[in-house]
Amino acid sequence: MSELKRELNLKNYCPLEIEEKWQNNWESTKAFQADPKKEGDPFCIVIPPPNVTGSLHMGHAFNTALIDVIVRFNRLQGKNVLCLPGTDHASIAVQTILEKQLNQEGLTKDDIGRDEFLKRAWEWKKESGGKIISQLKRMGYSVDWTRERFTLDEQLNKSVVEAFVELYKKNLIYRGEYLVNWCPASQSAVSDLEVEMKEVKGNLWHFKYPIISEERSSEQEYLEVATTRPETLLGDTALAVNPDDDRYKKYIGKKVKVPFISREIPIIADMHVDKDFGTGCVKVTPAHDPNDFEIGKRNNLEQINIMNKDGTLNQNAGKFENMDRFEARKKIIANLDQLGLLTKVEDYSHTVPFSDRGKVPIEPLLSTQWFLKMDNISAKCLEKLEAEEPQFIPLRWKKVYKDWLVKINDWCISRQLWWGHQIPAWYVLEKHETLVTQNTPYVVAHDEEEALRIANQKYGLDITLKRDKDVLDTWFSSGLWPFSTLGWPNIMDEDFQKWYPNSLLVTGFDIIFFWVARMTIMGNTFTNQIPFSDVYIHGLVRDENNKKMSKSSGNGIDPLLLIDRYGSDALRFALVREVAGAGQDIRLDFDRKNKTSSTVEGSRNFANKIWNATKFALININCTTQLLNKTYNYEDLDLPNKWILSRLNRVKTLTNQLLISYKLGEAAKLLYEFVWNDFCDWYVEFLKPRFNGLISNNSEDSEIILIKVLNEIFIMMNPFMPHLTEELWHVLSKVPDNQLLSLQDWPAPDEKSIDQKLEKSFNNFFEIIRLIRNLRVELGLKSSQDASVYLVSSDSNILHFLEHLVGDIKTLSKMSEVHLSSKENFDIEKFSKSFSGIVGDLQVFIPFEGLVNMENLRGRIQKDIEKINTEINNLNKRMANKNFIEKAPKEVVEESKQTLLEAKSKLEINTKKLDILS
RNA sequence: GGGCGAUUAGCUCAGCGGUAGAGCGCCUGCCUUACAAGCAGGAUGUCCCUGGUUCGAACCCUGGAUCGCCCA
Repeated sequence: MSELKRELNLKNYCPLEIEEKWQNNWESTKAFQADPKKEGDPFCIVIPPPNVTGSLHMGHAFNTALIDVIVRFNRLQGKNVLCLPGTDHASIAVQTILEKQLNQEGLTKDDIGRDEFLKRAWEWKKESGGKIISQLKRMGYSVDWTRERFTLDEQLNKSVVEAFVELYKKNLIYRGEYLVNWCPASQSAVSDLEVEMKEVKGNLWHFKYPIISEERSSEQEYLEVATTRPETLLGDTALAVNPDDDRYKKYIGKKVKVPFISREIPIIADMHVDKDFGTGCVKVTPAHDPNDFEIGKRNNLEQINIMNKDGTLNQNAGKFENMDRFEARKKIIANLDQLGLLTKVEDYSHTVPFSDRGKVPIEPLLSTQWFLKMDNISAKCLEKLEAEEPQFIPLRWKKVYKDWLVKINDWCISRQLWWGHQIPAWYVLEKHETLVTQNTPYVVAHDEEEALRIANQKYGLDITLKRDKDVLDTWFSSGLWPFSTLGWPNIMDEDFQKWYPNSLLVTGFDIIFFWVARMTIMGNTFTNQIPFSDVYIHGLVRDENNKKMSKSSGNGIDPLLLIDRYGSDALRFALVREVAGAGQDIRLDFDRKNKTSSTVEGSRNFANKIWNATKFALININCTTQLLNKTYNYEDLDLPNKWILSRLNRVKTLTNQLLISYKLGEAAKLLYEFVWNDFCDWYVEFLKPRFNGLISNNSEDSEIILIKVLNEIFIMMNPFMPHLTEELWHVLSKVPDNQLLSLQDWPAPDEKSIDQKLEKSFNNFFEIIRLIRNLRVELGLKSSQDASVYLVSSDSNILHFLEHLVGDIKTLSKMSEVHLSSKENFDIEKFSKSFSGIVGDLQVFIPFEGLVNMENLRGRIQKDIEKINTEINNLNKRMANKNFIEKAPKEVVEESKQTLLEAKSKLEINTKKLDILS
């Protein structure tokens, strides 16, 4: 009783209190701990591990909400569910953060050394990772915290090493000197995917190279080129022209002199030079441009590197040595001008590669890196895709995934960083050697011991080993996530046996290349299986101005801010409800000044609605588990009870179908409508007069139905609003805290109680109620004013149906008297002074005797008549169309006919109204 | 240059062959013992344009416009 009182005294729904309570309960009881030995079909999702770079943003909240709805739904369906959480070490991002911190202390990473640096990194991980985990917990995420993983955990590290060694053994990993995307800010190579092309307003500089002539006397000739990066001229090793270009044919084979460094370089012919771009003559810098690199290879050109790793020029740059690349550019232009070699400067918009992380222009740089050969292993994924492995939802993202697999390049997997998985390769040096060069032999092994054994066998005992300093691209370990987290490479691990392949991956479209494709490639290579059967792709969360939320533009919305204000259930429901199912972006409404969101507020109001509906039950009936378990005889139920059961079971069936096919937003909207409109607006209103004795019925039946329907609402809503429903389930039926709604069974829909005809009759009934309320308003009747209504129909079925609901008509439409009459018994003459309307085959009359504002009324009716007239015109046209009558389906023709008849009656009634009023 | 998506009420978006919908906002009236975080009622649309298919198009097909994203 005391608990009941507490609930009654609570005026409003206070989410924070109950959310904390249940989060603690779920965690302390390990409610969502998975057990491979448990019964039920396996269902497994590994969550996309957030980077330990600070805190969660709205995108994570969105992803979390979607995953948790699916996971909780499957758990309620009796599946053996594992939802595995974790975080990602995010090599380059975290290292950038730490180096910034060091900078502020006036230190560099080399000052403190690798060990100390890693110590700091782990401290950072502990702090940021902890924060992220606590944020995920506040979302009510039903993951198995006992299986939480981090990509640098010992077990995952083992997976990474095994994967690397295996790939190496299969000859899929190679090391070599190639042109890579160099990020001077982080001083590391990055992969093609981490490069963002940006349109930049720059210049096209034209300048000329003096041609070296054998004949002393002749006039000096020049060749002119146009370039956006003039500083690279210092690394030029040729000029190239198209072999078919008549302007330049005569120069092929001659030489020019590179300004400032006086190197003599040949003029060569190459098919790939575009005659029409710029001057038709290009400078070739094989060590600093991907196209030139290819030309260089075709023509056996020297590769001269002019740049240091930090973006300054090196000793090959002559007098420009140690100058920053952009500073050097300015100087070189000025100098060329002085020498009279600069011929033209054009404004020019072009795309420049930028480093995603470093936010500076990428420098193509020749360096020794590790690569993963992709063509073969991606081709195998393409084969699987033919059989819809994996299945993409929505389907259109399949194309994006496929395109990437088709035109894939080898993947540069080494990073010149410290934070990450150090590459398991050891260079073999002679005892006195210390320097590793491009040609130093190496061995790849699981550990140093094994490496030494291999090296000794191959190179003798008189050697030392030096481990490669570099770490692997973070996405290398992310690619293993679906199985490294389940114990791989130990394929006998119970988790791996039970839950691999995973059932589903849920992620944003922006990382299909980065992550999804790499997981399928890795998974297929190591387990010969695509790591998940379904991939559900969702969009991004955009801000109130339709801008993508990001840290750099500072328009992110902190999910915790909204959770504190509206509750986690409200935020979850708001995010899920916005999803269209097409993987579209969602826009989250947010008022930055007041820190409010009407979208989330609407969901909070919905939660409050459910809260209050439950309160209604608690006040009116003695809710107990016994009551919940009581049975009823369906045939004895009165119409509203039969109706709500029909609606409930229909909604349950639909919700099931929608959730199985990943239509989460549709399911959320359906439940919202059912709970608010059907249950609260109508069913609860039907119950009120039954509970307070105005309408007599077997009220225990109503009590049983009420508590059962509420319970099923809790279960259906549980995946969306887990805290609220968990709380109300316990409060309503006095369930002890050691049982959990989240672990109950989703009851199968009772198909027998779905009654289409009954639902149709009720829809008609609601129309009648609305019409009466409407007429009351039209007549200006106060709610306390007594009035009578006459319902007239020629259809005895309708009259018979309404007979059962006369009491309800009175209470719902506030009429003091309700009279039913067949059309033939109704003397319409006596009702000339009444307002009337029509619903289907039923006419409604309210005789008015009180005050009525005639003027307003006449205007309004006039307007109605116009509207009806156009409707009748349209329908008449249609009915006069021979083609329509002949070709359209019968029921459509019949329906139109019916509509026309109704419209005509409406017209008649309204015309009559005008008569009455004049 | 190639591909994808969007364009429907003031705003955010559903609907995807059979008489235009929801939430928020707006207007009117209500603190009616579940709920003012609410109840009842109301107003509002060349469904981007253009042809075509069809008895019938917001929906399917042609062509185009505008905005956004991805790839080169």
